Order: sequence, then structure tokens, then C-alpha cells
Amino acid sequence: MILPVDFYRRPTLEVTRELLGKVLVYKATQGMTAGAIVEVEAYIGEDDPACHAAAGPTQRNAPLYGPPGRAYVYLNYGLHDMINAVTEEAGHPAAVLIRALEPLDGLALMRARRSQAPWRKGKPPVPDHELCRGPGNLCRAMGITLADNLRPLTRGALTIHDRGIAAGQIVWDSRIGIRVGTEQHWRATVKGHRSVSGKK
DNA sequence: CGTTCGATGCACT
DNA sequence: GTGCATCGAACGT
Repeated sequence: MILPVDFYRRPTLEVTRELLGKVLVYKATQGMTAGAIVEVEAYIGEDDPACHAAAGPTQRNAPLYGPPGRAYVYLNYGLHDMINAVTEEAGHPAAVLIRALEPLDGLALMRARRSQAPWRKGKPPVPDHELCRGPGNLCRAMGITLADNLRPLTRGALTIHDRGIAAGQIVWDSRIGIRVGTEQHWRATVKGHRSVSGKK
């Protein structure tokens, strides 16, 4: 079952928690890939210094101010695409960053895409549980790019499904990779899952 | 083990 | 011109 818009039009921390165990699906011309979400982070409002909306509306963060249930995709460090699910009512900028998946479908395609990264040429293939470990890696494995910015997650090629997968034990801790806003424990992970990013 | 650092593009000031 | 919601290799203990 595809998650409806009402799933996203709620307090962001609720959406964050409930996204664990849900399945991100992308149907590309090359084939379908899918993975269960095991790591997410919440970015909530202009008062959150780590949120892209912290400095008010701009061209880049416009999707955060729009309706819920859409993708906010942006390029980070000039190299890595990142995908968020926009939450809350329009006008309330907030989103959930999807940081890691447990690969479920299309593993061969994921492996091929990861191998195409310039820094992976001539290297051994990526182990299955690392294919979607980290936000940049998962977007590369799934084929998600800036072209998917603002795409609805409730219909079409890029969707999030409830397949009845139990999230397991959820751990809340500090968001990682940011320089401000680390006080909030707005990172939710499936405890002990091998595909969660961070130190091994 | 640990920490440092380069690659790379673009929105923002 | 600056600074990233990263990744992975290279170096130092």
C-alpha cells in the first residue's frame, strides 16, 4: 500500500518514527529498485539551525514550504544527491531525510549503479548490506537525482509503501554530519541494523 | 585503531 | 568567495 498524503501531513517526529520499516520504491527505465528504510533524520522549521529553512525561504528550499508528501532532493558537496520526504502543512517547512535502506529489490541494478561512481571504478563490488548505507549512497543505488526534486511520493515512479515490515527496536540519537543543531535527538535508526550509516 | 583531507557543484551572501 | 544534512582513501598512532 502506498502511503497517502495524510501520512506526511503530521508532526514531523511522528512521520520520522513511522517511516522506519516502510519501503522506498523507484521505477526507472532500467528497472525497479526498492529498500526498507532503516535510518532517518528530522529537520523541522526555521528555528532548527540545521534545517535548510533556517535562513528563511530561498529558491533551493522552496520544496520544504510546499505541500507534504513530496520529495525534496538536493545536491550536497557537489557529489551526492540527498532525498527528503516533505512533512507538515504547506507553509511549515519540515522534512525527513532518508539516510539508509535495507536493499530488497533490484540489488543487481543497485550494485551496477554504485560501481559506476568515478571513485569506485576498478574496485570490488559493494557488499549487499552497504548498497544503500548512507544518504548519498542510497540515492546513487536507487538512481535518484535532482530531476526527482518535488516529485510526489504518493503516486508515479517514486513512492513509499507499507509492506507490513516491523521496524524493530528504534533508537533516537543526535543527527550526524551537521555542525549545528546537534542537541536535538532527531535521528531514528533500527537498532543494530547493518545498513545504518556511521562508524562500523 | 584514530584523524585528516580531497573531490566536486551550486545556492547563497 | 564560502560552505556544505558525504564518501572513502590516506595517513598517523
